Order: sequence, then structure tokens, then C-alpha cells
Amino acid sequence: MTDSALSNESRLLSTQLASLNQGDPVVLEGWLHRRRELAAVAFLIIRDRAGLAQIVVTPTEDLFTQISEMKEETVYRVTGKAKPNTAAPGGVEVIEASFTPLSDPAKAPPVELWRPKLTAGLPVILDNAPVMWRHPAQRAGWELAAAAMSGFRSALDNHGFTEIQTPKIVSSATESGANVFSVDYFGRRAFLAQSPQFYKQQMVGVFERVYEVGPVFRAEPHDTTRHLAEYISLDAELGFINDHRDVLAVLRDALAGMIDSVASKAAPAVERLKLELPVVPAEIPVIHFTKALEIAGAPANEPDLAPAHERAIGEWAVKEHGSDFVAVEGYPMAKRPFYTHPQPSDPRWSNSFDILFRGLELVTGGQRLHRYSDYVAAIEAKGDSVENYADYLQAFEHGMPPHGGWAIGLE
RNA sequence: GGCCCCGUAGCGCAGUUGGUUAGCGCGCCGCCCUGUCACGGCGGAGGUCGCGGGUUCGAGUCCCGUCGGGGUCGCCA
Repeated sequence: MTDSALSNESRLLSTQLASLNQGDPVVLEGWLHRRRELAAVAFLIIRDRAGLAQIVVTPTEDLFTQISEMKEETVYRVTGKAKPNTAAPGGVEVIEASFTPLSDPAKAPPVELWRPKLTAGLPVILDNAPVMWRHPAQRAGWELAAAAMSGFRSALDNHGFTEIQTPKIVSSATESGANVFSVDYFGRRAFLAQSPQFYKQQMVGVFERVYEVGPVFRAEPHDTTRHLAEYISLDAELGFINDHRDVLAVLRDALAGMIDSVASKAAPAVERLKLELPVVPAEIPVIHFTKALEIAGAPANEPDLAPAHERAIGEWAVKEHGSDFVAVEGYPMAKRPFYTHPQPSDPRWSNSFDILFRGLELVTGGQRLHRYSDYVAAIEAKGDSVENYADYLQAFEHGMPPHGGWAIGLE
């Protein structure tokens, strides 16, 4: 657990202090998180990747007179001796310390990073991001994301998936009306990828089961916080399914894997943010779109679920099934993209679903068309030309199994 | 894009029916305090009140415009 891969093999992490005995030598490296100067004793808090450590300085030490010159966020190497002390956070503190700066004296941060709560608005946080991310509460967000991605990957690895990376600069923006960013590609027009959808389907033709964790780009011109220009999408696609219910079953395991991973790998972050982690039921309750409208009290001819409807359905799921998760299947074909597979019993509806989590849309997925002839019909039905999709359709000309998948926004 | 709200010191905010020198907490600087853990106490510096125009004897405050931010609805493979 030391940084033995580095040349400085004696370095300890702050959290390892607790296991030391009186007088054990200590080498720490980190940021000066906070100084607390009293008349006859001073406390210096060092922050490293693991947490915080307390160094005690007494007036007999030369260091004592230099403390007022030291600036928060300056990086130091600290050497000293361990001293168990019940008054110390973590039970063991460092005494007889000497500090060697590894950076220039740091400029005062725009906000007080040592405060338990970050007292800054979003614009201030974004404008000062490199410093703000150091705050334990901000950092916790990164820890959650890392644990969630790790859980997603291992859950799908266990299900026989292959991780892929698809192009992010693409030649055509054929997919739907979502706005795309255009870029200059050596004098030709290209676009930032809105979705790995086409590529991941093609790769089902190679690996049967694939997933991707990567950025997607949407130039949404709307004044809203519900869209981000760039975000991380957790995409998966799997072949040889019966219908979208098979997709849902694998998705359920992926979600459970993500939450388990957050619980085990990001426990300090969960505690810091005082999060209550949801439980993914063994089977996520599924309702049909028509039933969802009923529950939400919306007219039966409503083409889509509004945010207010989604909230109502979320409450219903907690009450009826004790679940934070609920899947709505059978969205109208008219509202779904052309590659969506219709519901065999009634083609007005689709074999696609959304998963609502506490009343918010969390995942969109479903079964896709897999026959070439169906694609030709679907593309012509929307008044488009098959030639515009020639590259994509090669996959289906050459044999594709029934398949489906989903996309989760990490944020 | 519609509707509502907000831009005042590094950060978070207050500022009465328009009134003379624009305040508070934290940070910053100085002094003090035997163990803190959001340490505490005393003092000090720091602001063209987002920007432009207008009304008025007088605008942080009212009006118009503009830029930026937040909420909500709509839109959204």
C-alpha cells in the first residue's frame, strides 16, 4: 500500500498513520490543507490522495515560527515521527516534523477548501475548476463516477462482453434531429459523435456482446440544465436475444454491479455526500407505456411522458413495488428512432424501454431491427435514402442476430 | 424558445416607500490565545453595486436594453 512503485519507497499515505506505533518514522507527501495556530501549539493538516493527516508543532521547534509564512495548498514532503494520541483525528498524529516544499508557495484559493461544505455557486466552481475539484465534496463526485464505471465494466465483463472504443469524429450526422457539433476535418465537414449507436450495433456482428464507456457530444441550443454538451455515455449492445426483456435483464445486472461497486470502492465518498444508495430489485418492475399514462393520469393518446408524468410513475413504483427503479416498455414507434424494433403483437408500440430512477429517466434501450429488409423499409418510411446509411447497413446485409442494447448517462 | 428568479469585496449573502460615509460572516494582513479539528479574541485593508442608456435634486434600489447565471415547462436517437 505504500508507493513502492515509485523511487520514494518510504512514503506513507495519511490513512496508514493509524497503524503506526509511537516513534515510528513517517514520510508523508501532500497539500497543506489547513493551518491552525494557537499560542503554544500549532496543527498542520496534510491532504493526500487517501485523506488527511495531522502534524503537531510546538513552540520549541524552529518550524513553529515559520508556520505563519506557510500557505494552504502548497505541496510539501513531511518527515517526522508517529505519536498515538486519542485527541488526534484518526488516533495517530505526527510530531517532530520537518517540511520540505515541493511547490512554490500557493496562492490563496478562491474559496476555503478546508471547510466541510463548499460555499460556492456552480459558475464559481466551473471558473475555478482545477482548484475546486480538490475539495473533498467535489472530489467525491469523481470517486463515485470512477467506482460506477468500474462496476459497469466488471459486471459486463462477467457476462461475456467485449469493451470497444468507437470513433468520436464521424463523417455523417444521420441520426435524428439531435443537434451535432460540426468540425473542420482537413477541409472536409465532420461531426462529433452524438452516440456510438451505429458502431456498437456493427460490433455485435463481431463479438455478439459489446460495451463502451465514452464521451458523446450534443449541441443542444436549449436553455436548460437537463442537457450537457458533452457527457459520458455507458453503452451496451448484445445479440441473440428474444426481445427487449433480455436486454433489460442484463441491464439490471449492470446497474446492480455499478451500485455494488460504488458501495465497496467509493464508501468514503458516499459517506461524505451522505448518499443513500438505491437497491436494484432482482427484477425491475416493468409496465407498458399505456399503463404508464394511466398511472400518470395522462390522456391515452399522449405521445410521450412529460417530466411530471415520470415523477408520478416513480412514486407509483415505490408505493406498489418498493422499487426506486421502474421500466416503461412499449413507447410509441413514432417517438422512437428508425432502428427500433416494433412490438410484434401491435406495431404501434415498440420493443423499447426507458428506466426511470426515482422519477427521472436514467436509461433508454430496447430491441433493434436486425433484418436488412426491415431497415430499408424503415428508412424509406421516414422519407430518407438507403444510400445515406450504406456503411451502417453493410452489417445487416451480411447477417445480424436479433439484438438490442441501451445507453446510460453517467452524470 | 415561453414563464419566473438572481448578478453588491476573493467566497457566501443583507441592503426598508429612491436619501447623504453601501453593510454582515468567512477568507486575506497584523496582534493576542497551552490541543485545535468550521479553534477562539481584538484590529486593519479590500467594492466604478454585471454592462449601457433613461427617469429624478438624488439610483445598489425605479424604467428600457444587453450580457451572464439559476429554476420550471416545451423540445430532445
